[in-house]
Amino acid sequence: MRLPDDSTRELSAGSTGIDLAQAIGKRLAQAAVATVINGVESDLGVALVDGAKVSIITSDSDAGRHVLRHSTAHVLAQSVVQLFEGAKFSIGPAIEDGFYYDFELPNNKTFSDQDLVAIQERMQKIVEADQLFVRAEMTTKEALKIFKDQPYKCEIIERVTKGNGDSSDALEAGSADAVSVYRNSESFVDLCRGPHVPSTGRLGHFALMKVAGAYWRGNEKGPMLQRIYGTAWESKSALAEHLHRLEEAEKRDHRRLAVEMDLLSFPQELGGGLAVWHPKGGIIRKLMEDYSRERHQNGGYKFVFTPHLANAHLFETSGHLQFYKDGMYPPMEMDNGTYYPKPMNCPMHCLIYRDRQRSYRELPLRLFELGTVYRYERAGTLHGLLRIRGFTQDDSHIFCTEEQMADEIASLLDFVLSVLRRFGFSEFDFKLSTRNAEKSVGSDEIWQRSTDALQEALNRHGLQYTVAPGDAAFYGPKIDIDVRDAIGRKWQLSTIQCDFNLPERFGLEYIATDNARKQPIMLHRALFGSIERFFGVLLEHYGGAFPTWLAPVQVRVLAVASAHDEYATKVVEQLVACGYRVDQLVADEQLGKRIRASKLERIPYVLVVGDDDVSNSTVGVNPRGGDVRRDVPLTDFINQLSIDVGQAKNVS
RNA sequence: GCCGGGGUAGCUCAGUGGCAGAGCAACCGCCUUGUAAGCGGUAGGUCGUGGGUUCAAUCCCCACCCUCGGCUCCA
Repeated sequence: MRLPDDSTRELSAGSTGIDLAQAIGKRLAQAAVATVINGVESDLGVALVDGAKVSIITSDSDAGRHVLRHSTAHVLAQSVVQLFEGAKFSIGPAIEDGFYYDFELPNNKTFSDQDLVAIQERMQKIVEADQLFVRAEMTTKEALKIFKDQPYKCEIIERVTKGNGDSSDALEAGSADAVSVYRNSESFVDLCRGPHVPSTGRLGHFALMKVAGAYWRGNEKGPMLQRIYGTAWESKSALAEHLHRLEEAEKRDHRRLAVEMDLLSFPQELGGGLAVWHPKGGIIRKLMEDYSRERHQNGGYKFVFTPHLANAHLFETSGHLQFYKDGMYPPMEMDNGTYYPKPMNCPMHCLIYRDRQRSYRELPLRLFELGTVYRYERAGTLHGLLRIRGFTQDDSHIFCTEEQMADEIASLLDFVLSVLRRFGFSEFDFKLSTRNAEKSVGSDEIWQRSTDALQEALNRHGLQYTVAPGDAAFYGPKIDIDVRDAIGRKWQLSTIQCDFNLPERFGLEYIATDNARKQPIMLHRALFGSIERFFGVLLEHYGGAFPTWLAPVQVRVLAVASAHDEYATKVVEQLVACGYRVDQLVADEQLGKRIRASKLERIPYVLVVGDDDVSNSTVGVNPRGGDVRRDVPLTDFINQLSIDVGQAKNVS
């Protein structure tokens, strides 16, 4: 056998992966869950071929956890089939952090939370029973016989063997040549490609998380199945850590923090997906907008403003009524026509462009607007600030010549990254979405040229990116930028899109150097995406502890006792005069209690002033996440504050 | 839109077919505090909205609104 480090090892004929692992070491054998033989993932019990390149998959690797999770999904299915007479099981893959399995219960029954408890207990029993995972390969006919009571399995088998299988089917069944199944007991067998752990005793560090409805094969028109989600790990501690991470993530849920910190709310009277901003959230939003405006001012953008409503004709011209009517708020019938709330700003920016003849000398023309739009997101999809019906885009449309496109995109990338960094993001993922031939307009050449321009811009910056074939908008290719937040989650924020559809539809032109009329390219781009969404992501990123430059209250001054309140007020006044957001809690309660309250508000600096400070013009500085310093001259503190705010660094 | 949970005081939540509850917050006193919860008191509710069943509904039923977890969707 050849091992991953290119060393070789002799084993007797017929040896398996587990034999190899044992030969290498006891601990490896304990951690082994599967093998890779000549690049193919296989069960540990599979006999190795002479001269094969073999590696062992251990349970603490991504591939190993994937095997654990997939195997645990089988245990879940067996448990459900045992507990619910007549249950049909469909698919049960491993997913990030866990697995799920989809079921159909007789008489449209559904699982309750109590059911989950019972199912989980039964699963533990199956684990204790240490059932073997026994692989068998068979013909379609045999498989159809085994699963004759399982219509979803039969559907998968038929699709795979007819060569119509997709990637999720392949995971379940294998290939057209041979259908594989794994048997755990007399009564339970599941269709599966594998590999699996040798026996259920290797599992056990799992938890069922939730039950949800899910469409069979993701088809909205198809039957709805009952999906059970679970998480599974290689050890008790890994499971505990995962559950702890979930708790931590929940603590920074922006919807919860928005309430706790009195930033904004979603009054029921307003209707779903519509928010009102409270003073504290409003300050932060204003700072974000001020910063955005300043950067656009310096970046050669022209500021424009457009109304929230438009005559239906506009959206007929733009094509939105044709393609996205369902996503628009319903029309208002007026005496002089039909009006819609705008779902996008671009058509209006096109009108500004078209208002008069344009020369190549004006291009690139960069129009910028913090434009509020309304989209009728389906009721079930709303999610706090992250999916909302009324929101404001930091929207810009850049009209340029084809020749300018590549440079413009390259400088846009710089602009985007520099703005995102200012808000504390440092890790980015780039995605290039290319044409979907069935759902797109425009010539091959223009698609090619604009895709090249995007690609060139990414390459020029030396950025790694993934290509998402067919993910482009119908009107042109795009680059989407995901950021990673403080706890490693990915959020899609910024987007840069090429558009040659709207210029066509609106008949946009410019007079070129040769006096010919030409059509400009339009670039759509948003850095925040939507202010609301970006704010929500920021809130989760910082866990509410906004950097000082964004914090609603930057400094709070506390007097040790009432006698010092007057001095505290003077300190407040001095800081306010320097332009900082400062307040004071008078000494009518215990100092400790006031400090605690201020800490819970995540105020960057709490200043405590007492006798010594009154006499020496000093303050005690209690910074968020840092150590208390006594007797700091007020002037020194102001210096420190100005550095902190100027550098936008987070004091946490 | 679909499947399943939920909506009770400002917040977090308990509870019952028969007078509506706690903690925190708020307000009022006392305490005058040196770095994360001092003590006492007061007030606060159409139990999401509308209909139905019942002698009686916050509780049971129906519809709608809002919300949460998913699915689908996301110009």
